Amino acid sequence: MPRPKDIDTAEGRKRHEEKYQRILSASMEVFARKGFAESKISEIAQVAGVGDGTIYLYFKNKDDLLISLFESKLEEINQGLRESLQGVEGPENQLKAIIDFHLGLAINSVELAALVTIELRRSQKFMKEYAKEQLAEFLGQWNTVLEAGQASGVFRKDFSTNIFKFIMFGSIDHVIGLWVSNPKRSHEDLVEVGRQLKDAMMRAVIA
Amino acid sequence: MPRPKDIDTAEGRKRHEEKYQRILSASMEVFARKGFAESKISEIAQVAGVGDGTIYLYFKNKDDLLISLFESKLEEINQGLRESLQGVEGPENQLKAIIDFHLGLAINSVELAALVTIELRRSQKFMKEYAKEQLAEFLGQWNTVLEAGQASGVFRKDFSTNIFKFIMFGSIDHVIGLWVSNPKRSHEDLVEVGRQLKDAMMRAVIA
Amino acid sequence: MPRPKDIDTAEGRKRHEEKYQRILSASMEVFARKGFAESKISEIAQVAGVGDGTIYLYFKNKDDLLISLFESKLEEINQGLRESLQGVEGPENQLKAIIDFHLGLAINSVELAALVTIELRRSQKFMKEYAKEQLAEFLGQWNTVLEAGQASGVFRKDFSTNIFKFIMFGSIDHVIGLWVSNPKRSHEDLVEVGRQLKDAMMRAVIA
Amino acid sequence: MPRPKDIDTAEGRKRHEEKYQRILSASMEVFARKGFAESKISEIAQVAGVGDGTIYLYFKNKDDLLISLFESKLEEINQGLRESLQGVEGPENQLKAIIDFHLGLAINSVELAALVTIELRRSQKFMKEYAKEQLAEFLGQWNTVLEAGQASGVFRKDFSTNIFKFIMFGSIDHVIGLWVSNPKRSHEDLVEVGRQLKDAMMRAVIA
DNA sequence: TATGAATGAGAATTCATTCAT
DNA sequence: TATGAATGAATTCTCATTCAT
Repeated sequence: MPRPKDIDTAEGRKRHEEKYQRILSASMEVFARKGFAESKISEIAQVAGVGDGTIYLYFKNKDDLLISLFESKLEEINQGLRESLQGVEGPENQLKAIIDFHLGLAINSVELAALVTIELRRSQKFMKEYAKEQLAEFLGQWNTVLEAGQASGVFRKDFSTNIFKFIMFGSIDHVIGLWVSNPKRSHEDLVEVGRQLKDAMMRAVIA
Repeated sequence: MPRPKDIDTAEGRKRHEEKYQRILSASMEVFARKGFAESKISEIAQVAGVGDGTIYLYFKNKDDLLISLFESKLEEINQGLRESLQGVEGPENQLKAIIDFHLGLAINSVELAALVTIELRRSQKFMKEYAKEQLAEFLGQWNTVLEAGQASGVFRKDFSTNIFKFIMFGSIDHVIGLWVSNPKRSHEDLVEVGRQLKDAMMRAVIA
Repeated sequence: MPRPKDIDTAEGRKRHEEKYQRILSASMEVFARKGFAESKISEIAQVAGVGDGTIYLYFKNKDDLLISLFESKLEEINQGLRESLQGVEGPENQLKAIIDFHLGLAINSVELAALVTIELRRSQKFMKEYAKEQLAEFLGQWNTVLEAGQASGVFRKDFSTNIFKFIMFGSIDHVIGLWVSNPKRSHEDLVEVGRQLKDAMMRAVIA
Repeated sequence: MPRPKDIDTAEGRKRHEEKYQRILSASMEVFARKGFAESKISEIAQVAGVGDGTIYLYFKNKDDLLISLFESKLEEINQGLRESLQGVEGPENQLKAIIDFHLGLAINSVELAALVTIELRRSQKFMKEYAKEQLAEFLGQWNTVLEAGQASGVFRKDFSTNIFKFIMFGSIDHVIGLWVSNPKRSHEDLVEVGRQLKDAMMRAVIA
């Protein structure tokens, strides 16, 4: 949500929306490359091709930039996951689709993966105030799938979907984190990891 | 390894060892509470009851403090895990013991768990240069158990122990991270989580 | 060379040039008064009427400030000497003009003299990396005069102009140094010293 | 003048005198190598083979160390010059002997020369409070020779011995300074410089 | 007397944020 | 609205000096 005042004129909106996105995207690049603490506002501004001060027209401060970035990305992600699950039949395939989607995120944008798996945890304030609700929506979709599986009898009923989604998230997140921070990473590695992940998770839940 | 020169006299060693530990333990408290970036050397010094400069007699700089802290803790942890596995019979029980031990760490020291799950990931430099080898020893013990299970036919042979240990680590680590950052956490929660974790992991590997 | 980015706009240049000079001139005052090591950036900033951080927009660090100051002054000096020698006829008069010019520097700016004679020698790095080349240009003009004197037969030929210029520089520099650090110094003193210097140097070189 | 209390027992005196000298000589080495500001008390202590604190039993503080060093060296130098002049006949030869002695100091101890020509000027406090009187005694011997030369009619009478000794000192000191800071220096260079120096100075004063 | 660990004042430098243009 | 120069608070680290042993 861009701040500038001429937001309510048509071009104003477009112009600002574009600059807003440019800053967001520059900050993703820089945060992913350097980490939050080592990222300088002036570098982000330079990458975005705007003045340092301009960033403060669009974001309250450096923290707000990270939060906004994360919110915006999670929005995309939630949307993407929803689309990915559409047309997939059966809890088993849906669970696999979830894992594939998640690994796909990392393949499509190492930066995003690095940001989410590494930088998101940086600040407790963050984890506590933002991550939980934002992830809630994301994980809500997992819950739905798990519950549907239990309801349909495909998945065993004696586990907490609530707990299991974190188990699953943790394992996926961790292997992505390792993959991202491995300079010699290849797509094939991640595909193999995905196979094993899906296998393990499926065996863990299947009735 | 304390730096001061009189380290090789008997009292010197004791005195310095004690101060070294005091600083280490103060830094654990502060890092866990504030996170690395937000921790100030002067606060650590105050908590340790020493002068700011004293810290630099024992540690090269703030980074070295974190590294040393982590190394020292991981040493303890590796030792603890080794002991925990002794006398436990069978791969199944050993795998469960691993999970119990890991969760036990969090129960025994929320600070340590917070440090490891949150702060350790702070810096890429860190993850790459230190965490990997240190964790390698830790995870090596997991490998041993998993391989023994495969060899004995108790665990299925068609999964990579190498990948599976990261799946398992990620899931445990993640639930601990959530538990740690939950102000309303209770032991019972973690016990229940442990039950489900062990159940899920066991189903994932059992032949 | 000011660093700020808007240096290439007309007002930008003027504004920055002015601030750059203000800092340079403040640092001359403070360096001369306290010596380099005892000079604090914050005092220089205060004298210049800028914030501490502003100095770092214009200079890389404290050392760079000293170097830049010296370079800028030596540029002026070289230019001044060149002008002083123009229109002076004959090697004898030119040699005297050199001495007068040098003493004139001290009379016109005790600060500059103090800086050059005392602080310049502070750091070996400095002497080696900067002073030599910068002074080379300065002393090059001396060489020219001495060689012309030898060529014209006015000065004796059996001395090395290269060595003599250092003899001459050393003696002038030293008496200025003493004069500068003498709180009871008067112009008259330096005039008398100049007379004797010119006399001695002339006798030393004349054929 | 060593401080320790058992100074009045025979061995006490000897032991302390020895340690005092060891510290002095260590400080000369370190000051000459690093310069005053960059020299650390603990490095001097290490070179001297004593504890850091021990230095403070013998010297009031770091400044006192430099002052004491300088005083002690100047004492040696004054003594040496006195001896060098003994048995030299005639003001001309004595003046040459002064120059040779001075250059000899540099040849015999580059460290001493570096200390005197470079570090002595470091602090105005020094130059003003100490250098002047200490050098006074040293230069007093020069005065004597110059005055004797004037009295005997060998040197012209129309110059101030007072001023001339500084001219002479400055020139010698400067060429030594250059020689000392030239890593490729050779004895031959200095001999040639000495020849030219003596020639120039002699022509400047001779009747 | 000798030691060297402990101290903490002090200083350079960085960088998020502001604000005049 | 956009800029980027200016700011100064804040923090790490150094090192002369002290003092308990």
